[in-house]
Amino acid sequence: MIQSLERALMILKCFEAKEELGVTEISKEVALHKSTTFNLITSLEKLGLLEKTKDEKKYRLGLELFRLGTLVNASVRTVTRPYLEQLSESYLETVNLVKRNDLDVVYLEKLESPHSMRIGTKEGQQFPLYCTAVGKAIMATLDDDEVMDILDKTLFKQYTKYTLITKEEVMAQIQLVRHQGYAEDIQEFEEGLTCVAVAIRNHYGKAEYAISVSGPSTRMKKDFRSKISNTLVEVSKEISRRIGY
Amino acid sequence: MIQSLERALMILKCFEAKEELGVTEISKEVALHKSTTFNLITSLEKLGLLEKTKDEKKYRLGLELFRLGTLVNASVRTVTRPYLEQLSESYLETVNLVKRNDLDVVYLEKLESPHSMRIGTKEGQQFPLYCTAVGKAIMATLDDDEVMDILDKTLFKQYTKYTLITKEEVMAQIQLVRHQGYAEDIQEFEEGLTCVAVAIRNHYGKAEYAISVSGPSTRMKKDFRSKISNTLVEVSKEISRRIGY
DNA sequence: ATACATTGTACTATAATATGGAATAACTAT
DNA sequence: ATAGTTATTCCATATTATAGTACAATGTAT
Repeated sequence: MIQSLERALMILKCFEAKEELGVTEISKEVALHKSTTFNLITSLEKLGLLEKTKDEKKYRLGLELFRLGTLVNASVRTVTRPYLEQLSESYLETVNLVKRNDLDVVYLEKLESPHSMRIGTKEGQQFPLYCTAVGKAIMATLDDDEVMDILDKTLFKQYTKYTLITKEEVMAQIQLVRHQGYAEDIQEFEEGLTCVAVAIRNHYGKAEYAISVSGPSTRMKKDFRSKISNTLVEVSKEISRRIGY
Repeated sequence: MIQSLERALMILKCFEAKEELGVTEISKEVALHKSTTFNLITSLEKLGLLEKTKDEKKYRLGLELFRLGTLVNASVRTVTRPYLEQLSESYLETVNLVKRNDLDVVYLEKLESPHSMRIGTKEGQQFPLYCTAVGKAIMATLDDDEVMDILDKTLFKQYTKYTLITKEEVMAQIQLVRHQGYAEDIQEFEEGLTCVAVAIRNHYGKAEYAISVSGPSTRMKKDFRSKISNTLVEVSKEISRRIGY
């Protein structure tokens, strides 16, 4: 493991918590000598991964990082986009594309509902597999031992009174998802938020990605969810095919 | 300048051209020894900046890069977003937020027109200052010598028959933009594409950002553009204020 | 107005690190 | 079966990043 690279990334990650930081501030945060930190920061700036603020006193994340970020999984996102737009138009709720990241899912693409009642998540944010519809949809495509592996490593947290917080409960849900062909999250992660999801399978049958439709539980009644899940299953097949799996 | 960092970024940039690459392929591209490249790649993978493809044979950009990318200029994008949505609803054309990057502008945020006739640009792409409305809007807020600096370094290219390809022509346009308070690009960059833009000023009066409305020249007639520019000027003031300039 | 912190930045010797050579192992293609 | 790829490991060496010290430029408190 290249030390300076690891340290450089530690520095970049400091900006998750705060948008602008100075040299000393960063050096304390990453527990490195001020001059080492300064050296790393200067290099990061020359490379465009950091930039100085207009007053020259602090640093923030640079455009090069943004540009590289837009290239990540570009083809999957491009292929999926029109289907998400179609789903958004059909159901007028928020639609998402996520990718598994170890024990979590990361939101890759998101089209907000045109309704005023919005959902707070943004692209780049991540949430646990076990308490999201997308997460359960992805896990359902894996082998039982892989799922157990995940759940063994998972730190369960009772987000709402509906959150499943034991391996057994989640495992039972996974079975249901496999049977149904789609997953639901009815207020398991956030009170009043309901979500329907399907996995996008690769040619091993496993899923790295999933798509979902989410909205306030008041609108996401059973028959509406049923319509959505039917469409999602079809769309998932289409996307899987298009991605070349 | 930390060598391994510089080299690591060279490797990441290889993925601008191709989404998936192997070790040897990359080592040739960056002109480094295969084992050095391997070492760098392995570290990048452990850090989540690269990931192995499912078949374990190639590498692609990793989720960590995506996550960091979403944090770049987050506050500006968050503040601007609702205004862009409002503009999109009002005029039903594509709206953009860009940031200056040396001689170019980078698209930070983009809401596609609901019309079927779409514009090909995506977030993260960059285009020259001199032949875009957003670029001219930004330059118009700078001092004359700063603009000359930019134009001296610029390599002009005749994208269309309307493209301005001399410093003098562009300078004259800049004067017009300053007088009008907004900038236009009428098929200067792409045949049939017209764009109206205003700069977002910081508290030095200079602009790092700009917003624009763009659409097919057939729809972007003079009186329509005039309506748009009036709104843009107002919106720009609002955003500048909200950003805290 | 003066002294005291605290900031960012420059320089340098040293030790630790990344480097690239050589060699091997795992695949592909012929 | 064989040759030519590929990815990967190991290791000695020299280069490189490191952290200590020092300083200058701010900002803050007295």
